[in-house]
Amino acid sequence: MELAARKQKILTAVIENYISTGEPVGSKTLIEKAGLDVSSATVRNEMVDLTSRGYLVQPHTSAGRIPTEQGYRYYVDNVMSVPPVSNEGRDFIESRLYENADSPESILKTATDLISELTDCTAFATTPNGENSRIRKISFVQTGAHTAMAVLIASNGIIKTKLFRCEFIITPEILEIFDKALNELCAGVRLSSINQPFIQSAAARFGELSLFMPGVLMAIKEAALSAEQVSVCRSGMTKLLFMTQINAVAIRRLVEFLKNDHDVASLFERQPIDTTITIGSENSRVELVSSSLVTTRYFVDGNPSGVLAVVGPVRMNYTRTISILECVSECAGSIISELIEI
Amino acid sequence: MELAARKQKILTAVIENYISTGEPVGSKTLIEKAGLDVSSATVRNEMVDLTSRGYLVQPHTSAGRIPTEQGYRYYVDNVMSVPPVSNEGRDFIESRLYENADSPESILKTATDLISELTDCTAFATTPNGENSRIRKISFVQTGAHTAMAVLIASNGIIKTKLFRCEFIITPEILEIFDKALNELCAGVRLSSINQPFIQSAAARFGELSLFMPGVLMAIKEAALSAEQVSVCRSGMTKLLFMTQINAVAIRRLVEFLKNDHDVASLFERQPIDTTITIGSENSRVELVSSSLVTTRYFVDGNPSGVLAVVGPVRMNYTRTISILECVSECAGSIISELIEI
DNA sequence: GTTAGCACTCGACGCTCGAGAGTGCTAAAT
DNA sequence: ATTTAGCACTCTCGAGCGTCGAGTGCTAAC
Repeated sequence: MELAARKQKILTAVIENYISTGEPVGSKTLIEKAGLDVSSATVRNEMVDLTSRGYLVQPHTSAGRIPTEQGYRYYVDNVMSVPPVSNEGRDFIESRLYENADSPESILKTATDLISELTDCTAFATTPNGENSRIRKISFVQTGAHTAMAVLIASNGIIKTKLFRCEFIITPEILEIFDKALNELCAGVRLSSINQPFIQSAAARFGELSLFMPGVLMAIKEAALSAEQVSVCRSGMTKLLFMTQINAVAIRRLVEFLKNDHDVASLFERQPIDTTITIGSENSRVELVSSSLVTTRYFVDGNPSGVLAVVGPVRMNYTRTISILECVSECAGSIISELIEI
Repeated sequence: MELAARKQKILTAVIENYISTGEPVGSKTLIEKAGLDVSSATVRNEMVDLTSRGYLVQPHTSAGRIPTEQGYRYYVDNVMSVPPVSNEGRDFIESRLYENADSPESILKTATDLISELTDCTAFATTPNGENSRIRKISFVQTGAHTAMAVLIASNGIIKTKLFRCEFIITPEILEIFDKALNELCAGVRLSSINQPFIQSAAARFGELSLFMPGVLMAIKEAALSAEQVSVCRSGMTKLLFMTQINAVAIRRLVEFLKNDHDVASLFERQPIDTTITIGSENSRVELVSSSLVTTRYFVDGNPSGVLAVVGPVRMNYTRTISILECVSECAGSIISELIEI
């Protein structure tokens, strides 16, 4: 439902003031900040109405008003306009991402660092889902007399390296054999199929050669597993320190939840493609009921891929957060696409 | 200076009680806990003496005693005995480290996770110093039509991968040429020598071939730079939340300091080989004056290498911290040595 | 050197009270 | 019908104060 212009103006002013100061907003302050040309009594009458309709609350009788979740929701849906990041801002984000383009995962790590830094909230990223990915190629690099590195390239662009050790002396010829045998065996195979039975039947098939194989087969299995699993990057967890509006026990629970890769990944897995704002108790997870969550998906090769997300106080600066999140998402997506191009 | 047996017993009991409860310890509690066969008045007399000698303080007149830094120092130097980690504990640590042995850095990351988890403090690790390291080998793995991964192996065991992109289509032959040219150029060269002038003169030397080289040369330069620089792993930064004995501003400053790779690396760089305990204001950095720092070096191939460290409250459990830190250090050092064996 | 006894100190806790901020209501003005 | 001035009201916050209890230091006796 649309609010009358003046009510909306007052609601907006309360929200923007409360976001920046954290203090309940009174009628007098409001006249200054919203540039209203009426008396404080009129504003108070309007606020009574906004309160009875559920957009505002008073922490106590003699305090100003603060927005309810419904108030934020109205603001987010009907009022807020998200300005794009400035050109300098975008250049800054792009160059920081390019500097750290060692791998898709390092780009995502840098993305979370940037988002956390620029929004002053906690940022998250998930790697592309590897459920339906297949092995594109396996390569080997010798690193020592008894050690080598397996490099697994998956069809979703994820690249995993894994060191392994053999009892015998590794030679280029042996790596050549590994390369040939394993690419024949694994190329085009789903990551999820590279499990213990697969490895065992492979070992059986290689016959006497399999004596040389246990280390490398384990390495491939583990690399495939970690390429398949969604992994979670985090940055700015310590910012949760400063969420003084929540009590210490709730913060602790929140931190424990956000530290758990599995929980975070399964929460994000369900998020849609578009930027989504979930305010306070709109969150399904109890740990998040005093926080807001903003998520978006980055695109790799034109397809929606992993998630970038921000967790912060309900009174976070939504416009700023969204513009930064979307800018980082676009830049990171395009750099990753460029980097993993077939 | 050695204290009389009973004084030492009382001091020890105060410290161990205070470490576990965080409450000032009174004379009555002390009789129970220390198993002393004297009256509370006698204990009080002894405590007056320990206080006047600077080992204990009273937060206020009618409170029990808490240890001073000098008290902790005496305890650490003269009383404390560090029991080795149990066999099961060591097995647990070893298996967790082996599971995550993708690279030397992932072992160190896992080491900090373990230390933080087991000590309930914040844990740090630095990678081996690359100052005097040289390039042992450079390899290439094709990842796409226009992209490839450079793998740089340094003499200190550090392995860095870096993706790069070329405008032209990459073929195995081109990577072969890169491999030959760059190993000829770089093998045995100090990491610190791979700088912009080096790259430029290299490009000049390759003549017309150099047109194909900018991407790969940049990748090598950046890989060498990051292999040379000491990088810092952290775990359990959110535990700093619970250091309630310090005020919020000081915690914030501490967090800012500990988040800065350069500051942390240069602090640890100076640490000796042996396990070192630095209590409160013994720390040279102001940010650390309300915390204690425990550091040790892990050994790679028999040589002291990077640092493992714990930052926690002055009233941390030193014996437990040290035994865990040393156990993880030994395990991580030997696994890294195994993994990077030439 | 040790102990019982005792007066003393000081923080924690709870209570009251005044100041100040901001309200809701009423009645008059537009 | 809307807006406004005026005013009584409510509630938080902080200061000030007394009580309670833990734990002390001192003294005199053992």
